[in-house]
This record gives sequence, C-alpha cells and structure tokens, in this order.
Amino acid sequence: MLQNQTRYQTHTQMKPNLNEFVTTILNKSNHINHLKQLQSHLTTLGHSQTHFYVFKLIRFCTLKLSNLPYAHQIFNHIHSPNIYLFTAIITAYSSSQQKNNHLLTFSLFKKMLNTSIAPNHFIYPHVLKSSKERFLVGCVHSQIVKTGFLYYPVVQTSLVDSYSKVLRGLGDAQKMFDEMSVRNVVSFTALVSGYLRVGDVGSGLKVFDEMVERDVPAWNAVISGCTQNGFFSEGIRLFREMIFVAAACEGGFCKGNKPNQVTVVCALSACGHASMLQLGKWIHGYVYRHGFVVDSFVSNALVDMYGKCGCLELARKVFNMDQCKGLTSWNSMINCYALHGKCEGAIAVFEQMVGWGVRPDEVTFIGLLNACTHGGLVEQGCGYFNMMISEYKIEPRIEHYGCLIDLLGRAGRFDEAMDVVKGMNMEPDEVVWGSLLNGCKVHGRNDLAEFAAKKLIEIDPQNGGYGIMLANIYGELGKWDEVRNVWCKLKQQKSYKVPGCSWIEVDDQVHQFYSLDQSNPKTEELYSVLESLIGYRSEVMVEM
DNA sequence: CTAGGGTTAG
Repeated sequence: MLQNQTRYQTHTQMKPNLNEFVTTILNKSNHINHLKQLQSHLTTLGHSQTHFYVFKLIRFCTLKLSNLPYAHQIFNHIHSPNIYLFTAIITAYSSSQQKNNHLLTFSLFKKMLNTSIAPNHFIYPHVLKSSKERFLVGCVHSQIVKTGFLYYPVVQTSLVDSYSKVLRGLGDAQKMFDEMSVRNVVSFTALVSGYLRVGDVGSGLKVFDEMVERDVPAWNAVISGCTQNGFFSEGIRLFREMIFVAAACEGGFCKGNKPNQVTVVCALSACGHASMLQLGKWIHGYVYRHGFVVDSFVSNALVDMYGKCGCLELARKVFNMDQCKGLTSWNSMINCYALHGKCEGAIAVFEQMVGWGVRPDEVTFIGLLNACTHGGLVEQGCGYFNMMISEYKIEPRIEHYGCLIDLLGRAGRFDEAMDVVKGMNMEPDEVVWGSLLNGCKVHGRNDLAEFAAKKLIEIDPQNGGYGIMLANIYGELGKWDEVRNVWCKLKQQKSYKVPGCSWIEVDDQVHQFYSLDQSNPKTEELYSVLESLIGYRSEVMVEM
C-alpha cells in the first residue's frame, strides 16, 4: 500500500505538497515499517534534519505506535533539536506508564536547558508530572520563576498537584495554592486530592466544602479519597449528595454533574467494603439506565462489590460477561472465591487465567494463598508460593508471608511456620505474628502463642487487644501472676481493646452492633434471639 | 501541544 502510494505521490504532487503527503501517509499507517519507509524517503529528499517533519514522525511513533524507544532514536539523530522536538519526546515519556520513564523525562529536560533552549509554559506541566521528589519539584519551581512562567494558572495548578504528590510536600502545595490569584475547580481538586492521598480526610473535606464550583472530577476525587481512607459511609453520603445536587439542577440553570464511570467505580468500592448490597444493586441498574460502557474498571468494581456483599453467583455472572478481562478482573474473581471459602473455584479461575495467557501478579497470589488457607490445602498453597517465586519471579512481599504463615499455622505446622519467619529478609509485621498467634490458639500451642503475643505488643503497645490475648494465654498456662502483671500494665497505659463491631443493611439503613454493649433498650430481646440461634448465651450484641 | 478523578490485596 505504502509503496504504491509513495511511487505515485513522488511523481505527481509530492514536491509542492510534501507536508500533505507526509500527513496522508501517517494517517493511513499503523506499522513501524511504514514509518521507516517514510523516514528514509524524507532522508533522500534531504529532510533528515528538518524539525517540522521529524516532529511529525516522533508524534506518530509515540501516539500511534506507542514505541518510545524508536521515537527516542529518531530524536537522538537530530543534531540541534528545537523546543517542539523536546516537547514531543518529553510529553511522550511523561505520559507513559513505564516504571522509570520519569527519570528520562527529567534528564531530557536538563539536556534541553543545557542546550540553552528556552522552555515554554506547555512543557512545565509535563516536567512537573515527572518530578517525583520534593527536591526536584523545588528545582523546577525555581526554574519556572526564573523563566517567568509562574503566573500561568495551569503551571501553578501543576505545582500544587506535584508538591502534593511528593513526600512531605503537602505544606508546599497548600502554600502554592494560597499564593494563586485565580483558583479554579481544577486547582481546588488538586489540593483536595492531595490531602486525601496522605489520609488527612478532615482537611480534604474542609477544602472540598469551600469549593463554590464542583464538577464531576471534583466529586470523584472526594468520593474516591473517602473510600480509599476507609471512610465508606462518608463516601456513600457524598455520592448520594452528588446525585441529589445533580437532580436538583436538572432543568435548572446550573449544570448537573451526574456520576460517570469513575464515580460509579468509587461508589461501588465503598458499597463492597460497607456491605451495602441494596445501593450496590441500584448503582448496577444506574450503569445500565445510563448506557455506560461497562469497561473493565466498572466490571471489576461490580464483581468486587457483589463478592464482598456475599453474592458470589452475581459476581461470577458479571465476570463472565466481561469481554476483555484484564489482570484485575481475574484477581477480583479469585479473591471473591477466596472470600467465600471456595478454594476449588479460586484455583479453577487461576488455571483458566494462566491458560488464557494472563500473567499473574503479586495480588493474584494473595487471593490464591488465602483460598488455599480457607480450604485447608496446605501442600497446594505452599506449591503456589514456590511457583510464584520460581516460575513468575515475583519477590514475596510481607502480605505473602502473612498468607503462608496463616496457611501453615492453621494446619498446626509450627516448625515450618517458624522456619519461614526466620527465613524472611524483612521484619515480620502484625499480620505475620497475628496469623501465627491465631494458629497457636486453634492448636493449643500456648508456648509459641506467648512468644507471638509478646511480639505483637512490641509492635503495637497501644493496642489493648494484644495485651488481653497475652493475659488469656497466661491464664491457659496457669501463670496467674503474669496474668495480673499484664492487666496492671494495661490499666496503667489506659489502653483498651477496640470493641468488635458488625453491621447489617436493612431497608436502606445500616444497623451497627458492638460486642458487650448493653445500652440498647432491646438488649434482653436481642440476647434471647441470639441464644436461640447459637444454643448458648454469648456476648451480648446490641445495636448502637 | 499544557492542569484535577478510577478497580483488586490478611
């Protein structure tokens, strides 16, 4: 195709219209060989160094072929690249998801400054996006001041965003934000996201409240931030408010900001964590009523929500309907089965996934190991742990060790569990010792339980729950002096156990129950119902 | 050609 066209065009309209020719060819091409042909053609015409054409080649290479190495190669062959060429290659690197490309972006920017090319305000947002340390953001910031581009709102917003994303940079982000003379919805959203990213939900919500204009990304930022920090009911409240405001705007003068796919994904995640099946189903309906494209994000969020709300069949249905299952889809489904204690299901999905040529990642193995733990498949679980390391070259993370210890501990294989703990090249965390302790309690290994409980207290001395567990272990061992000691320490420290809590959604209302609380007037009634269910008197569960 | 929002994990 290309050859014919090249020959034809060469003789007819190429000379007066080389630009049009190049554009036409690039529009119709989708392969690197086309690019190479065009490149050599341009070279024979003496245009190998013509910035204008090289710019087009690089843009084609990055945007349509997503071939950054080749684009960089083209770039490297230019003797004196101009600002356009630098911008093209820097944009490509800064928007790439590849791991260390931000370093390349940065060195290209430095190279640009060294060749004494004056930056423009278009390039700074890209450079800032690639500045992942506070020091670097500061350097670019002063560069921006020096070159006189600080007073572009877009550049300022980029600074707010970049400062808020680096370690201990939130103060600088707030300062930058305060210095802005014109703030818009984007700059506000950048700051809100910044606070929520570091877990300062209070400040994030406060800034959000101050916003006079809120668009869909602003709502999404605040809802996702709440969800990611475990503030699920706050997230749901905001989601409801968003719908309410949008409905009130309908037909009015202001623009209604209806939830989009992103909003729905965040809200579904909150529903899953809070077991709000009714709302989750309503959102599922909303997705269809509004004809949303069920992309892999929405699909995953639905699978996860149904799984967490106890509807394994519905989760599977949504999963089956997903046309382009990505890694996360498979992980979510495996996790659903693990959550429901169906290890065969999890393993079947895992095998299907591998069969489809999808490479499992570290999350996959967390789900798989949990499934094995709940199904008591010790050998198979250990096999998967080894498979992860040797076949998939995944370095076990602390979570994987937690799963493995849980697997071995529940099976009563404490020697192996301790070997694993000793062989870890990282400090065991609460999950590791907690899993071991749990296994010890099941199998009555009080000596080892004492050891694990002491480790837990070392890690988190303020957590009264661990102290109580240690006291109970001493009780089992008949060490009554030790029991008294632990209790005295607990009282001195004023550390208490966080009461166990569960909740259920009935008629759109979430009812919460704490253990051992008797403040509800219906305590006695609840108490006897519970007794009739489990056959004996247990801790009183009372609604708060 | 430039700025803010997305799922899974004991």
